[in-house]
Amino acid sequence: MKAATIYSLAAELGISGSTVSRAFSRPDLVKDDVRERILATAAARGYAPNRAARGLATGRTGLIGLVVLDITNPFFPPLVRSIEHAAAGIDASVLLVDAAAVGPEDPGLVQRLSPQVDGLIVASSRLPTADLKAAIGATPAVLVNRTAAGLSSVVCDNSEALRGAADHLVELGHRRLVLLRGPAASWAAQRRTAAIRTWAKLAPADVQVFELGPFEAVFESGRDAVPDILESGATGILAFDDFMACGVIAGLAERGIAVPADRSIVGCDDVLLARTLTPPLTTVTAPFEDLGRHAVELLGEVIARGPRPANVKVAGSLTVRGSTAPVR
Amino acid sequence: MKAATIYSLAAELGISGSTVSRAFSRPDLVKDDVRERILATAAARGYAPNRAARGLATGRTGLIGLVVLDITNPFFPPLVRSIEHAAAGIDASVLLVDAAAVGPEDPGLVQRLSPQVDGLIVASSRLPTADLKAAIGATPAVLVNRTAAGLSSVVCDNSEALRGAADHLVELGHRRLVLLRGPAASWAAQRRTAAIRTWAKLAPADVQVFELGPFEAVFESGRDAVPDILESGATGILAFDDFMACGVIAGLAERGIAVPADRSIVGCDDVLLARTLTPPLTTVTAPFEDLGRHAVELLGEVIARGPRPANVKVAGSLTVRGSTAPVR
DNA sequence: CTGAAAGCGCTTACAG
DNA sequence: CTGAAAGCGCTTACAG
Repeated sequence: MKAATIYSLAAELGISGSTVSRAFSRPDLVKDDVRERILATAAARGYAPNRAARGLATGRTGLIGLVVLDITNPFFPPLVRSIEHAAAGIDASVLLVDAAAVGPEDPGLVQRLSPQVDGLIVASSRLPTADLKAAIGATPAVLVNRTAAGLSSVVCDNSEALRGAADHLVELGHRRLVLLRGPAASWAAQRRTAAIRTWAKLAPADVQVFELGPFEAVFESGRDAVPDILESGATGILAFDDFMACGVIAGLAERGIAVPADRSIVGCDDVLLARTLTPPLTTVTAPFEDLGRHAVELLGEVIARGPRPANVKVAGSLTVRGSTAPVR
Repeated sequence: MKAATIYSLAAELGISGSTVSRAFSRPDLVKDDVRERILATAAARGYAPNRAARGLATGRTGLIGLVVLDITNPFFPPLVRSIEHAAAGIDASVLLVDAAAVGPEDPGLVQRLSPQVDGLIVASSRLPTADLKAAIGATPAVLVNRTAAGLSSVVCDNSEALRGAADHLVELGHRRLVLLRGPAASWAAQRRTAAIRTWAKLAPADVQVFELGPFEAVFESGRDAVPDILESGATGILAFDDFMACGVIAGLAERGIAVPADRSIVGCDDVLLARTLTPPLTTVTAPFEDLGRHAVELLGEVIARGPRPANVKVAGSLTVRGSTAPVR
């Protein structure tokens, strides 16, 4: 049995294909009882409008391309979920592209994706701005977790929470802090470093802040940094993200140094890992739900009204758990 | 400037649209020098075939629908990556659906997805078989991590590795083992339980195996199971997955009980978590790459040749790390 | 190897 | 509120 079309339904109901089409695309334009009959027999025949045909006629695909830096980094799955959730709200589906799977810095990726989608959400790209903009071209797009002049973006501003984290360590009696910096090409890493530097300038005179890095945002970076951390004499550690914090805890444990008894550490992002760690990690919680929701909203505006770059900022918040304690 | 089409290119080159079309869809049918001229000006004009139009003409979307149980469960991201990688190899893109985001057991989800894609990969579904088959209907599909009569599937057989894990514990001197069972509706959980039961029947006479559960496959299940684990007197613990193992370690730590000094534990799947844990987890490593590759391969066959249910099985392997040690 | 033409299944101005 | 018709941009039998 062939699949139903607007015409097979129209013939069955003795009406025109136009009307059947309208019952789905502009239901308000169809008389109530007609619309109901159409919908009823459509349901009976298992009919749904053919997406390709609709796409060809309207120039819309109903697809949002979502490019994430590395899907295996636990930061992204909650973001993917919230974007998908928001996309469903505007009747769009998500075409996921894991950039790391194709080569982390491949601009061709975005170019291949563009013609298939109505718009693009690009999360945590580390491409140089010029390359990124060239790759996106005229496709409606919004950036997540990074900005670029002329493009809409939604970012998580952790500056205040991060300064709160530093204050928290100082209140616990820590006087020597060390910051483990994230990847040089990461927008978030730059911001986080800047936030801590700003804080350091206004910190109590007896507080010292060291810096280590930049590091790749992986577990191993944290573990490998442990000798330098120990040498710095710092007792309070601010890691670029939860992953690195986790590595530091592991590296300290290997040397018989306990967290939070001997060292305090705070992460950033609050990925699943942070809660399942022993001890659970004090960290800066990212509002994944808001990030995703705003990204889709913004993208909807860019698609509908063209590129009027908007920049929305949501804020992370400090979540104190078990990896920080009074210095002893 | 309007986007280029086969006709705009054809006009520019003084040839027919058919030939331009063939240069992309059936390049072997076009004379070499003509094809090269077409491809060259296409590149110059930034032309790529319109997917919707192609889809309408061919009945193919070039899209694979991938339904995962819960994208925030670290089991899935590596699977998503490998599927995406394999899909790229057959020039398909991946439409990701996070089932948990819409309601874990929503059969309507698959139905809405079906018309948009050429085929479906459904990972770790917990729908009753009848519902699952009804939801999939006539859409080409392959199941991952579960089987169902009449449907193609690729599963990871951990039976042997799990028995190896039990042997490993026994060799370390453990005589009382406890199995933390996974969710009742999970195919994988049923298989893992069966594997251990089989092993238990042939185990040395002085070895005892207890069972706890079924549990949800989350961190909290593991932690909450700790009192019962302690009461069982078991020193060797086999957790349904890494997540639960991680919870057990946390729960034991809260009570001052150390792993692996006081208890040995083995997980299953070898998600990222397993490696970043302190101590790193002894676990059964899942071959994510193979799972994804076979899933896409099988799906390609179902799409091309119709449903001839095939069942491929890949095997997990025991990876011994720091969470198991001689009983003391 | 190439071209003219029909057809894929919708949407949407236009006319009524 | 409804219908007839054109058009979206491809693919592909068919004819040459």
